[in-house]
Parts: sequence; C-alpha cells; structure tokens
Amino acid sequence: MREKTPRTRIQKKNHQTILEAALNVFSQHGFRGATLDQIAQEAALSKPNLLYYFPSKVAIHRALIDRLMTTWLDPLRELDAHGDPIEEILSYVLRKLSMAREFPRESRLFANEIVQGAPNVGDKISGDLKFLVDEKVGVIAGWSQAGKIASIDPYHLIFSIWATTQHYADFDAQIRGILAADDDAHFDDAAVFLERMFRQMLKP
Amino acid sequence: MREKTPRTRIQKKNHQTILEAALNVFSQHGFRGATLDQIAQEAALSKPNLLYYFPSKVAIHRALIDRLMTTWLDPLRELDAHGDPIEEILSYVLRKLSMAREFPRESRLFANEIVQGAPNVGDKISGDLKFLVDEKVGVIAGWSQAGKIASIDPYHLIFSIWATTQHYADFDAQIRGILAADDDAHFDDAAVFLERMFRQMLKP
DNA sequence: TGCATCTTTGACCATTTGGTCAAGACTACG
DNA sequence: CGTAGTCTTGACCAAATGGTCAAAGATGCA
Repeated sequence: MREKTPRTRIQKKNHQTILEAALNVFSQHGFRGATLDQIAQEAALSKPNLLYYFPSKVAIHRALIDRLMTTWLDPLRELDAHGDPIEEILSYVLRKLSMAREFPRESRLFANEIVQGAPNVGDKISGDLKFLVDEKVGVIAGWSQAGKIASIDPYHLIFSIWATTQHYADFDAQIRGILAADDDAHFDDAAVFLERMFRQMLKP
Repeated sequence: MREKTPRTRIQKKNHQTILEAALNVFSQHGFRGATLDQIAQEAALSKPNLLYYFPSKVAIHRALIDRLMTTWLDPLRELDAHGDPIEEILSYVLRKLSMAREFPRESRLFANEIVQGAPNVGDKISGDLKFLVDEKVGVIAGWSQAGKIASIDPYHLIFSIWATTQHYADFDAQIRGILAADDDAHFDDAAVFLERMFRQMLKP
C-alpha cells in the first residue's frame, strides 16, 4: 500500500529528486495532464526507475499532497488566540501571501486538486482542515464578540484571506498578463493593498 | 480551420448539446483530463458524431472558451464611470458573485485554464482583457484621485474582487467541506460579507 | 416518389500512457 | 575479492485515446 520510506542515501536523494520533478509537472498540468515520461525526463531518470521508488503515478501524487497538507496549514496554526487580534490576523494574511510568492507550485498543485472537485483530498478537507478551521473560527468569533474586531463572519473572513492571497499564485498567468509584469514586484504592492484592506474591515 | 457555424435545426441543436456536455466534462477534469468518449456519452452521441460537428477536441474546447470570454467580462464592462463610485464597485462585486453562483462550471473552466498557465488564452488575456481592465483601472483611479473613494491600487482592487468572488465557484469543494453545506445558502452570507468588506475599504 | 444532401455510426488505426519484467550494473561490506 | 543486496534500464504489454472512413440511414424538397 504505502511506498517504503527511503533508507539508503541513494533512495533519499532520488525520492527527493522525483518529488521535486513531479511537483513541477503536476502543478503545471494537473494530475491527469501529467505523464510519467514527463516526470521521468524532468528528474533525469528512466521511467521504470521512477516506478522502482514509487509504486504508481497516483502514489507520487499522493506523496506530494501529503507533504503539502502538513505544511500548508502552518500559517493558520500559528494564529494565536492570545495575541493582538488585528495584528494576528494581518500577519496571517502576510504569511499566506509570502507562501503564495515562495511556493506557487504547491499552491497550484492544491488549486488543481480542488477545482476538479478534490477527488483525492476530500476526506482531508472535511477532516483535519475543517477541524483546524473550526477551531480558529472560534477564536475569531471570540474576538468579534469581545468587540476587539468588527463583527464579521469568521468563515468568510478566512475564505477571503485564502482567496486573495492564493490568487497571486494560482492566477499568476492572468496577473502577469494584465500587469505586463515579468518579475515578482507586484507582490509588494499586493502586500500593501491586502494589509490595508483587512485592517480597514477588521476595525471595530 | 474554424468549425462551420450551425445552419440547420439539427446542427444548431447538436452544437448546443455538445457544448453543454463538454462544459460539464472540461470544467470538471480540465482539458487534458477530459476525453471525447466522456463528452460523447454525456451528450448521448457517438464519438464520430461529435467529430462531425467539431473537427477536434481542441476545437470544442476553443469554442467553449470563446463563448466564455465574450460574456465573462460583461459585469466589468457595465462598471459605469458616471455612476456613484462606491455603488458601482459594490454592484460589480455582487454581479460577479452572482455569476460564480449561477455559472460555476464556466468559472472552473476558466480557472483550469489559468492555473495551468493559460496555454490557450494567453493572448486574449494580454489583449482584450488587459485593454478592458486598463480602461476601468483608469476610471477607478480617477475616482480615487477625486477623493470619491479611498486611495487604493485599482489593479489590486480588481484582483481582490475576482479572487473573492470566483473563489466560491472554483474552490466550491473546499468550501462545502468546511461548511458541511450541501446547498447554496452560503452565497447569501458571502454577499453580506463581501459587500461589507469592500464598502469598508472604499470609504474615503 | 426520386434524388441530393445531411446525419449517424461500426470498425478501424496510430499513438500515448501507466505499468511490468528479467537481466545487467553498481555498492557495500565481510 | 566475492557475493548479497540495491539500483537501473531496454524491451515489452494492454488499455485508453484522438481521430478516420466508408457505408448506411434520415431528411427535405422538386
């Protein structure tokens, strides 16, 4: 069932090489659009060699998704119930935006998965993710009721943070087309804009 | 090159049937993930029959994208330079949200395309779309300088509107998972939330 | 009704794709 | 060294997939 965890030096290296290559290919073409040949070429390995390290195409994809789900939610986990409410939320926004800037492939891997109906992560979403979100929603609702932030729907606040930040990774092609940009500079403008936007709306 | 425009009654009907079926399949699986057999089955036609009406798989997809691009931008076109600034922008937000609610398949078709690097619409984005956006950015910048709305970056305002509204269509699977919702009711909450958010941030 | 045109499809094809396998190459270690 | 275990790959396979084609079936109109 599960692919064996890497033991030798070579296994460790090739596992990483394959996942790195697969991240490139899956994030750009989606699961169905990616081929083992592409991944093999990107990893500079032969196709049978890929299948020596991972039992199947879906196993590679699953390994990536697993790795992603554990780290992807760290910024939200860090939201501290005992910190200053507005600053806590704002720094969550900026952490999320940084991740979109630094890990756009991971963001697109996830986006591909969700847009197509979350066929492989549906259970994780209604499980771990829902659990974490519900907890933080409780925290935010508390702040809201205590008058520390404006009275808003915490679920939709979180959705709007996800939407606005991930948009810069997932819709990168559109944004670059419109801004005629060939670098990352617009992320700085986005940071200014989003900080203002959320600060404004959270003001009690 | 171009597929012939439908002439007879039968052609008109089958063209529509095929596009409807293709929209279902492409929006759920992406271009590469969709198969002609799936589309044929969904349309209740034989595969050679599909190819009697459209010369190839990409032609079907292109026809959908073309149809989409013409109507997708209507809400933005309606943004009136002579209307009340804040109400104009807010009703743009709500129109966009309605489209996400009523045409989620179209939204996902587009999302699939952009997430994968806009391979088929790249030129349309840096062409028609950029032109329209630049025009409306000018309008918004004018309002901003005239002190009618807060001083914000009009590009990122538009991006944030797209992000927050389309999110409800594109990431539907995630949202339903977290809200444990099986209906559309959360769109009403979203409308309230987004109206408040944008009204708050636009206040001069 | 007769005939030209439009529509439909079963059979078929070449290519791509995920995956297998057996045999050979390389490593590590006694 | 030698050999047991690890790693690599060329050749191959079955299924899926986009697309073709010739021939049969409908349709419409004089």
